[in-house]
Amino acid sequence: MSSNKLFDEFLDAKPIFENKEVLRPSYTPEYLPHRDEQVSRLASILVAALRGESPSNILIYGKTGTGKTAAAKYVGKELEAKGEEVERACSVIYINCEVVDTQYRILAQIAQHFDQDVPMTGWPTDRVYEKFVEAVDRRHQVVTIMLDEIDQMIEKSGDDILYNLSRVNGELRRAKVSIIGISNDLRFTETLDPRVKSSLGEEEIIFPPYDASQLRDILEQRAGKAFFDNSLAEGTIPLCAAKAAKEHGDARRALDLLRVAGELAEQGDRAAVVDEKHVERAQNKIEMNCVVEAVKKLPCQTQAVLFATILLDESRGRKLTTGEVYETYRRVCQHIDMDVLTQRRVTDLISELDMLGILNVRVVSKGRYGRTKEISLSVPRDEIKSVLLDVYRLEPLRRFSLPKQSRF
DNA sequence: ATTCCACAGGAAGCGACGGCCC
DNA sequence: GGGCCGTCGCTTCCTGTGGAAT
Repeated sequence: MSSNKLFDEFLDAKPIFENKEVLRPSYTPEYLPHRDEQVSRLASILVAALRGESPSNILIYGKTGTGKTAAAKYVGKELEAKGEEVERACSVIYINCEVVDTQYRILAQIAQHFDQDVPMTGWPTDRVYEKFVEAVDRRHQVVTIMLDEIDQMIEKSGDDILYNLSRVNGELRRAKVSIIGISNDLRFTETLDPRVKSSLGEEEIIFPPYDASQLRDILEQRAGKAFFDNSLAEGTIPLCAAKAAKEHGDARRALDLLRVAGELAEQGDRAAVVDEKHVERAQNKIEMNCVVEAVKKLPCQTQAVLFATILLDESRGRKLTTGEVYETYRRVCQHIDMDVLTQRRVTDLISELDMLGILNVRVVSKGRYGRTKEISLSVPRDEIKSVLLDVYRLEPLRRFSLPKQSRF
């Protein structure tokens, strides 16, 4: 094929996406459908900042994809803008605690926001704290600190940072600080110091999951900007919404589905419209990605068990038993020079794979022939096999095959 | 009705490891 | 820094069991 033809083919295809970024989780829309209540609640609390008072601290709860971060960022942006308008300095600092996950780094981040020079590492924490206080207190202002994924950080580094932040107002002469904590986990305050808990949770806002029709509205709103006119089939958005509603009303999932469906249509099929078939395929693709990630992260022994199951599945073509899997697992381990665990342990590993949805396991009785687990794969065999073969420890298994006598 | 297979899965305990407290 | 505790991954030992075969 000549090279000019090669490109022509793709160039001619009518693009579907006008602006794909709109469908990404990082995008903050200027209106959040079905979040008016939460947004105005936030605004009613934060308005204190515009009067130069410090707003109550807020805790925001909700599962992934319920619009917590988007709502908080949106209100934060509006607050800063309004502050400028009425000449009250309001700063909003957004920190994702999954990335910035220690007391030191959070304080350093805030200090840097106010142009203080703090190295990313090296200083004692109390010196960073002083810099932070100095930076914030340099002028009359209300500083709102948003700590996203706060539950993750508490798990890793404790609640000292929250304690320090919540009492910093006592040291400030000009400025005032308020905190917004955003959490996926409804019960994370249980582990907090009671003092921190009461000061942080002065106000609590809950973001419930979206239902299918709300998800539809969200998708409609974004799709208008993301896609060119008439590039979505009628059933596409409702299907994405319905699928995501089943998964705890996760808007991020709904947007992912729509985006991936669009990509499949545009690149794979070079179709003019995104239809329901693309959504189905998008769902498979997304799920497949999750499974691949899960398999890669499995402990080595569990991967070996899974590999043994795959090999047997290839050669038997029927449901397997614990004994068969264990025997094969032993051979696999010997081939890659790995410790062989006991059968007792391996049955537990098999059960774990079942719980992860990678295997299908049922306990059945074969009468005279004993009681065993009936094991089958619930993921695509060949894809997962090649994923496993890319794992360093399992690499030598590329040249491994079952001994003949066990083929029967 | 009894036997007996091929395991399931509970109990206890062991060693390694990390966090914490004095 | 050393003693203590909880947790994790694992082994050892064990009792229990559904139902085809007898």
